[in-house]
Amino acid sequence: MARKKIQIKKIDNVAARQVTFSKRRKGLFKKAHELSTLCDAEIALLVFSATGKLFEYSSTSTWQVIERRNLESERFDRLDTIPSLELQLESSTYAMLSKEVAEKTQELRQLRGEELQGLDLEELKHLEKLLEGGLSQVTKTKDERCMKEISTLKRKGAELMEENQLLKQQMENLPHVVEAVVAHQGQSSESIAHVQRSGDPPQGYNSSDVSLRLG
Amino acid sequence: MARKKIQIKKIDNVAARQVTFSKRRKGLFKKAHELSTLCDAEIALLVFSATGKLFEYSSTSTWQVIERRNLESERFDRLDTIPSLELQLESSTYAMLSKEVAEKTQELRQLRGEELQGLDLEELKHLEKLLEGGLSQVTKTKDERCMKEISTLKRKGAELMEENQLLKQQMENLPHVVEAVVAHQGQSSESIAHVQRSGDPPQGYNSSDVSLRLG
DNA sequence: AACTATTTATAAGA
DNA sequence: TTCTTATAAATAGTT
Repeated sequence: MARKKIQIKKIDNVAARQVTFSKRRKGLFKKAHELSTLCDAEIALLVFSATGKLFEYSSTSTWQVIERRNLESERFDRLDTIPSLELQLESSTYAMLSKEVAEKTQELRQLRGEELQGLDLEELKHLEKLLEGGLSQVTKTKDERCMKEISTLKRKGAELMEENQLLKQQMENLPHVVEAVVAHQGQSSESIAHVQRSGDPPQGYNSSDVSLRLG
Repeated sequence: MARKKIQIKKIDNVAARQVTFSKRRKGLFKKAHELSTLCDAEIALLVFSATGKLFEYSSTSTWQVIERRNLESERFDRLDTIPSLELQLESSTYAMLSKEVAEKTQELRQLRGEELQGLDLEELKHLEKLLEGGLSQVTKTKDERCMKEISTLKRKGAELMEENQLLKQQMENLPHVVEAVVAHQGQSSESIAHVQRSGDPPQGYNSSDVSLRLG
């Protein structure tokens, strides 16, 4: 629906098909989310790409929606038999698990700032505190990670500069070395290589206070 | 998306919500169908309206897509027996539920700022954005709730002051009323009470622009 | 990944 | 509800 109108049929070009898939999948998920929010609908959307990759969206939890559908569409005919203890236990585990999923889903939604209408002032204040705490931790961790990455890069840069300096010196010294070698006797190239390497810096060098300047 | 831009939040007006639900549901189903046709995707879309009615679309069959998802998300460790279809479904549901609980638990912990060591810089940035969004929504909702409570209290206070004024006036008038009653004839206290009440203000009075000052 | 000319979806009004 | 229409949003083809 843009530069040209297209026919709704399989796109032949594979690359174009993948691009369209990404774009439209994003659009579809957005629309699904909007519908669920605007109209208080419970939605599950499963999309398998042509390559077999699964993408899913759900307003609450995919499992919850599927279960609700199953309940909707099936009528248990276990009316005349007493379920075994095993089945009772299974169904209670099942009920517990599904309750847990529902609770956590709700909690996650509230942390994302959705579904707040049912909360009173005290609960909102508590939620705010929780989010402030989480945010400050996350920001702190992120900043630490950032600084660490920066200092690692600086160190590596400094090491590279150091190495470059040495290589340059060795390049300058090369004529003298060759001269000396020639003056004394013919020697193997292996030995020359050894001479060249003798000026390497000790490993483990660590100068994070040395600045790296690029460009 | 038309005459006006709307906010993506629950539509308060029930009729409008239902109209929007119908329109957007149709649009969403169309988009889902287009995606499946254009890009050869397998799609299942389940929508429960706020009133509990189920609408579903699927490019092939909803059941097929759901089953494919179940297979995708779990690795059966079938030992030496082939379980019945019923048990397969049960165990797959169980696995799904446990997985979902585990994922949500982890997500909640990360939103609380715990267990962040496994995340990279990008993930941390995403988490931070999410928390900022949630926090701003929660703070906004809390502040609205606060202001609403304040204005309700002001209104109630204004009403009480109004009532107090009337009562005071009636107190002042009391001697005259008694005088008048005495002047005409002896009457029952019940009738006097009736006279006193005759000056009450109409109920439902609403003057939120009247300020309340306490202390 | 961006951009933008078009097409499509849809909010409000009738 | 259904139709209309002005406007917002999505997106096909391009860069």
